[in-house]
Amino acid sequence: MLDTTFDALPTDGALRRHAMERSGEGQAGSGRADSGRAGAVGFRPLYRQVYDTLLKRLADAVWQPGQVLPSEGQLAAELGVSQGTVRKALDALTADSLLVRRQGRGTFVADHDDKQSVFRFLKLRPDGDGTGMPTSRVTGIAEATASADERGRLDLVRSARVVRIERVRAVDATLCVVETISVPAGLFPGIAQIELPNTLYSLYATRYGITIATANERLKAVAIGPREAELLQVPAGTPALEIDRVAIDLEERPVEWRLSTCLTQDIHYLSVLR
Amino acid sequence: MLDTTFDALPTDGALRRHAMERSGEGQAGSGRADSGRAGAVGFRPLYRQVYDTLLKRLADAVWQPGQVLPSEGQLAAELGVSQGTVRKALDALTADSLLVRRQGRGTFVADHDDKQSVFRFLKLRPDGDGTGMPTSRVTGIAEATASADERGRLDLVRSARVVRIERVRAVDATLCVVETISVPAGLFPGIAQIELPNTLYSLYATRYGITIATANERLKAVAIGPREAELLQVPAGTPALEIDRVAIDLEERPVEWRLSTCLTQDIHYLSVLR
DNA sequence: TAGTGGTCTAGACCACTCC
DNA sequence: GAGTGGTCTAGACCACTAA
Repeated sequence: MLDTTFDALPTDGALRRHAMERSGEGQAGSGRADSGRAGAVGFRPLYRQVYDTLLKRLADAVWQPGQVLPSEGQLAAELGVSQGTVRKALDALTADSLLVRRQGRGTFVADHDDKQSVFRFLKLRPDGDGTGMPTSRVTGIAEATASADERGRLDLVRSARVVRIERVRAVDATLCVVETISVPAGLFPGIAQIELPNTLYSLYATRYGITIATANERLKAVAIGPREAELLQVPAGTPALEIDRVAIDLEERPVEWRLSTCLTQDIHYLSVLR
Repeated sequence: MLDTTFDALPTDGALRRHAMERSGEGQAGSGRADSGRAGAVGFRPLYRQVYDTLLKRLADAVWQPGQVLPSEGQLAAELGVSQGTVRKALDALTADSLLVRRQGRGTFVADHDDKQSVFRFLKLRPDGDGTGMPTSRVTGIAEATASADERGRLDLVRSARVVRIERVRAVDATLCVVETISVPAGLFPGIAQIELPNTLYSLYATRYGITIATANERLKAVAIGPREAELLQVPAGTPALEIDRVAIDLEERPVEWRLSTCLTQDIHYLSVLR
């Protein structure tokens, strides 16, 4: 069914799970390949399969960030489902921040680089007014064998190699963050030799085809260490906010570990609970 | 239209905005009362009006937490719209955590007291395993004239009265939080005389008809003050996570200010970014 | 077995954008 | 005016729950 490759216009009914099995003619072709409706096992709705199909194409970078997708009608015809079903899948992908829909224009691949998306994974905001736009300066970059922490966070084997990036960041020109970023060297070949942009996640997407889908952050209050104190020019022991982030990609792999130490004299971490 | 009171079965077509105006017969009755479709002003979809109508009923506590709503079909008939439109409104309310839908059973008003909802506004988790269930002990409660901070957070006038609650909390039996909660005295009459439950928000809902819809939290790392240090039995100056929360109700009023000071030796604040 | 929410379809029309 | 996403409807059937 939807798990297989697609012809331009598959045989009518190839995906009509409910409709076909109704009259007992549902066994033709790949009629009940993957959803296992016959037994008591999980039922997978059609729009979910469309979702997974489109997700895979996004993961495989079939469409680039910022690019427009085919229209709802075209996708529906190609996949052999109704427009409403495609719409439900597209809406879900939009809710997951992977697509952006614009009435009258089309459906686009979300771009980590645009103004709105910068703050999707950056929750540090200035206390006062200010835009909160971040800047960065790399203070060190090196490849090494993964530490125990890195292996645990990134789900790596014992001898795996990682690239470590240390940088300091400012919010509205106020220097306040030092962070160490670890990524598996195998996933990001040559990253140690590149001029790194301010928004790493757009680099991951465009150069390495790795799209960050979610990130889990664990926050603690700590006394700042000597290295961070020196870089941020404050006394060692100053209270600081430590953000321990693991970023997950579309294939649900942990692909980046980031440990940020933040001074919160003039900024705060914003969390909106719904 | 939907802004007025409802008859059991309103005149057919009362809400058919698109359908009626199509053939030029759309002026009958309250045909274009509130959406102003004629001009260039905002277009309000039907399901949005249904959403607002149901939201108002929830705010007015027409249905109590945990209670079941009428079925989709009944609501559709009552409001004079299609079942699909009602469904879209119900889905949106569910996405906003105000309703819970259970296939085969019905649609229920979300209950702040049940197991899942406890953690909607509590992001502190144990570092290790543990369930993270919180407990509380009130250490002080008093009514007073609102301070400048309280007036700012709760949008109060100069002479307004507030009730302040101080309590300590434990996560998995580890004492780690002291918090000061301020609420407008006028909104919560008699709250200073009640035995306070562990989950305050269910009390707000059931006793005062105030449903918390969202909360904005600002996090900082601070050196713990003497009062908090004494209550938590740690040295003054220990780094602590300070959570400054303003809770907003269904009518978008700020109704509670809560300042929590948390020791993060054995717990962390969990933030999931999507 | 009846009733509920969940899925899927088909078709019409509306709002918006761009040529 | 053509093309896109957005809304709304009507009706069928599926999955789940409880009596």
